[in-house]
Amino acid sequence: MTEKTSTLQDVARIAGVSTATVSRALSYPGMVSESTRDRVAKAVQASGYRINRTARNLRTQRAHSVLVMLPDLGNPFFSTILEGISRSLSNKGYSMLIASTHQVHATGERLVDYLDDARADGMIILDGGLTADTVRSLEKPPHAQRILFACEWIDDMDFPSVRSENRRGTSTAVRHLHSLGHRKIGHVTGPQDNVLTHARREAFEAEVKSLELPLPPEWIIQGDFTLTAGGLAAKTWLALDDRPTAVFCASDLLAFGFISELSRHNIKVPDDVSVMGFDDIGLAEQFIPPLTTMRQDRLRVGETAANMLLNRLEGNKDESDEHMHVVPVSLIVRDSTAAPP
Amino acid sequence: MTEKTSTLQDVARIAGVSTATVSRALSYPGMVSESTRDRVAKAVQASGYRINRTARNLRTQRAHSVLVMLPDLGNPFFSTILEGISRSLSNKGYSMLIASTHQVHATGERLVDYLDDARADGMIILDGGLTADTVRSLEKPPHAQRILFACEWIDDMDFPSVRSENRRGTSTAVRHLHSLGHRKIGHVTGPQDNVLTHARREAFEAEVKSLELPLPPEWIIQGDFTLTAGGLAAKTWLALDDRPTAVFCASDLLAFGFISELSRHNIKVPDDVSVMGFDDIGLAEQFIPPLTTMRQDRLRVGETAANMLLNRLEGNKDESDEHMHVVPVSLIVRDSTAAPP
DNA sequence: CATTTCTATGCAATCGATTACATTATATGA
DNA sequence: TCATATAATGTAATCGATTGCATAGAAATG
Repeated sequence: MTEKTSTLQDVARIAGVSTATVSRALSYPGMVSESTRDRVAKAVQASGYRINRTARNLRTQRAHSVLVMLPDLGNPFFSTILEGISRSLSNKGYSMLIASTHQVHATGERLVDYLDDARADGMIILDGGLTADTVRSLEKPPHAQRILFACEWIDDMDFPSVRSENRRGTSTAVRHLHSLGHRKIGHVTGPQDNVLTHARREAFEAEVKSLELPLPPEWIIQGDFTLTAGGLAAKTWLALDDRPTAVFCASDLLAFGFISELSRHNIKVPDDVSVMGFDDIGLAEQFIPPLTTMRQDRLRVGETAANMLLNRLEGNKDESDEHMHVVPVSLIVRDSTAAPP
Repeated sequence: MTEKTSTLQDVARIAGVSTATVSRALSYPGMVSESTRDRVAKAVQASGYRINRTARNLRTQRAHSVLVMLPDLGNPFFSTILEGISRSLSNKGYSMLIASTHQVHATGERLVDYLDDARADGMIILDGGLTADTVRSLEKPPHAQRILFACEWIDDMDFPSVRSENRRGTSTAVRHLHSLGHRKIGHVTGPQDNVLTHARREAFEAEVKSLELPLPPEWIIQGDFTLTAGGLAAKTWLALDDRPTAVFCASDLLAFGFISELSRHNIKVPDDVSVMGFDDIGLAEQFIPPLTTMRQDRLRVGETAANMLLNRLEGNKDESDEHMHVVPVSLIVRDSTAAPP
């Protein structure tokens, strides 16, 4: 019935040493003699001592936790990234706090509060669409050093970041379609004002241009990363006089929605049109048809993000101190792409 | 350039009162006179004071945070529940810590450490499959009061819990199929040794029995909540001599996998066989065909879980103090079920 | 007017760790 | 052998809030 957990004092008393010695025995074993090390170890064992992290945090002025900020917790795209972040953090004894942008907004909290009130040492932001106000408060010196963007980022600001190879991924996708024989390639974009949308769209246009393919403006269809938008895009595609024979979607969900809607109209993928996604989420492999897509290594994005942030927080300049880390993407060819009809 | 955030002392100095008064002005405004309340408010404003939660937590012996324990962060099923939990917590000024069972296991941490080392005041566990060791450490008095299970639970133990109506949901599903005219109904289960698997399977058998339908053992196919298992189950179904005309799957993912595999074999849903899921995850509506399923209100499960736990932690006996809260599920009829061929 | 109650505030201890500095014991070197 | 460097430990301040107790002044009571 250990009603109250025991403290350093208890351990010190049992071991017959001072609290300072116990603290050192635990944190810097090399600083104490072997015999006291043993005695302390036994005392810890006997008392079931667990360090009180709150006390440690207060004294050391660290929270030993990192806040992860997402646009929307309900979106499954982020869960694997979280898994990666969580792994790296817990390896180094950090806890992971989670909050969502629109929730913070709703409760009137400011994002920097997490830093200012010592709840978190740093934060990983997965949302490039922060309000201008928020961004302004983040740029200021005491905060800027503690922030890292992952997946998304903010143009014209140089917060450190981890991202996938959006440009190379996009051009790889276009070249894949081209190599299958497609000469009329369309694109369904992400939401307006999103950095990923821009990056992929620009890369798409550049690659199409360099392959000297035609690109009438109506072959670029505005979407927003969701299933629903994919369905709408399919309707737009159906209404075209001159339809692309292949479509590169900016996300897998878009591609799913696109294909689903087409199948309602009895149009077959890949027989009638080839469709590609971006992300390689879990369902892509099981979808009908299994989806050709660009795989983002979300686990690695997460792990890298956490490691980079921790290195900065702990001032490990030695570790390869990049400002922007780009994680490779890879082409996963499945059955949703084929030669044009 | 607020290099260092200011403390209570700073505010006290500016306002010309003691730190005790400042603390009271902020926490119990009614205890101080109006004039000091104003002076303190101005001083807070002027200094940009933010409370240091670590210090407060140490003094008050609370962490003001709750740990949420999931089996696997990568599983999108949980994200909406997290959203719900997070909402309730942040409304009451708590932070949400996240960890996954298999990760805690991997790092050699014990689950109770989070409680013992004062990182969290309580925890919400979404994983009924904890190791016996873990459970044993959780039952002990100082911990048991701080734990709540959501979605899943552990049989024969009476931790407080929030769950969906698994039994009623299952019998509703079976009756839906029955009312369409099906008399041969099969079931694809969740993973072995899972409480939800048992609850739904038992309810399934009971309902089938009460409707006096046949149920040869091979109509119950072992699965595990995943897409892949759904595909395998479809193969099993295909190999049956006498096939059920309707199949109730224990999760939506199972149903997706099941339907996908069937369509590879040119078997149409719902024309050739009706298929139901359980959960109503985001994709269910967009799937082809849109999936008939039992909707779990995951947001509400999450919110309720957080509220119940907080009430217990804060000792609000007054609030309707149930031990087990059951959240209703609802039948969502879409296009994957129809009359038997 | 004297006494009691109430209100608003201050003083200082406290939560449980870490760590600068002081101190003692031991080893090293001349 | 004595001075000095080194190793091991202890003492006590510290992090930044909260809160029990004490107190001064105002208000209420007789």
